[in-house]
Amino acid sequence: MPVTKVQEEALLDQLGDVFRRYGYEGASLSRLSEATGLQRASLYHRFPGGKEEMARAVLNRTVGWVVEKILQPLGGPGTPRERLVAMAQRLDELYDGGCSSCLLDVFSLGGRGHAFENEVDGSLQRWIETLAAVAREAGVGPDEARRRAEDVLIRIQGSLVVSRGLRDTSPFQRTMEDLHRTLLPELDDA
Amino acid sequence: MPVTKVQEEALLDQLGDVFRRYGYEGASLSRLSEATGLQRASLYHRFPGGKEEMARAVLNRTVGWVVEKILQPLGGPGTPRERLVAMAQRLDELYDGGCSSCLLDVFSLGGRGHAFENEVDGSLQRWIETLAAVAREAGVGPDEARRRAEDVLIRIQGSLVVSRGLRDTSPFQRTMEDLHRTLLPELDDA
DNA sequence: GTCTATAGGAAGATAGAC
DNA sequence: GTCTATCTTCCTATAGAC
Repeated sequence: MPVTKVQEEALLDQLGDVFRRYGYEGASLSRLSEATGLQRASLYHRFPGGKEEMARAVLNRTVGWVVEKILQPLGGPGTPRERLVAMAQRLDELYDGGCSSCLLDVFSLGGRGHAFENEVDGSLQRWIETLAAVAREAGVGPDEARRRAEDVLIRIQGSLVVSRGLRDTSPFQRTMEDLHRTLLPELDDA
Repeated sequence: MPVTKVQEEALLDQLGDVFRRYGYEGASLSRLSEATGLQRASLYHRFPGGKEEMARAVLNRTVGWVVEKILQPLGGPGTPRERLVAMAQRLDELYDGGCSSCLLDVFSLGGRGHAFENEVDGSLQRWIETLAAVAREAGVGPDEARRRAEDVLIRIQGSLVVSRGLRDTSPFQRTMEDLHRTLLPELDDA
């Protein structure tokens, strides 16, 4: 019986859970095998490139999800504020309410020359650029828009790290609630 | 010849570089050995508890540095703004201008039950509480002071992650430059 | 206190039966 | 497509000479 698309996506989700939780180095074949219910050899059948190919598949899938569910809507209909609030809701899904680490964070370890340098860099750049475009659309100058967009990513990543360290998701939750004010404080509802 | 204090501290610095760069799981004995110039067996002579004891020694040393150079000065003389600017300067040292990851970040991977949970949590809590005390001293209410203190840690951690991912330290640099505005925007020099 | 040598096991990866 | 069995490499850790 051929592997359905649903099964394939469930598999990537299970692999992703392990990478997010333990990082790339900590995600051993044993853990990946246990999480998926597949033996090592079965994983190699699906991913001949081994662990790195699994990680890359997980990363591609996640980046695709972000583009579709977050970046494209940011350039879509609705007021800038509405689109930012929608982004925060999607981020809450993506990071499981703050319980899950960001792949861009855990895959950026390993120093210069690590396997995912370009993918991480590119994804962050695209995300920042998309946010900056929203700010510019709302009348913010280009340099300031870029700074604020970086600030949004800084707060997302930082709130995940702090929530993980404190074992308390409230810093993430709070950060999501006023993410829109980080990019566009002038549209405040004060 | 006995090991001098200077040599001991240099050793911890070299070990710390590896842990910060590769994370706990990625910091293999081979890498630790290479970075220190000591053979595996020599490292075990100094740290009978193996890798975990090395990591713990590095973490304790770093936390000690932070307490002495950052947290104590935050409760010391000078205006709140001066003390926050001094903190930012020390952070620039600690994180090598944004090139170095935070141990509290890399040691918080591994999911619930990892080896450094309590140390990471405790260090973050103490840091946040110390910052909140500065905000309260400047007249900020206790709940708001706590929120802003968490925001400071969020920005520190987030700017390190984003700088690492983008391979560009400017997000960290910019964040350090107006860290004081995150805690005390009312003292702004606008 | 540092070294060489090595034990013992877990890591990533492959072969081949079903 | 999944499995058991196996290979090789690397890992953590230890023994014992100097």
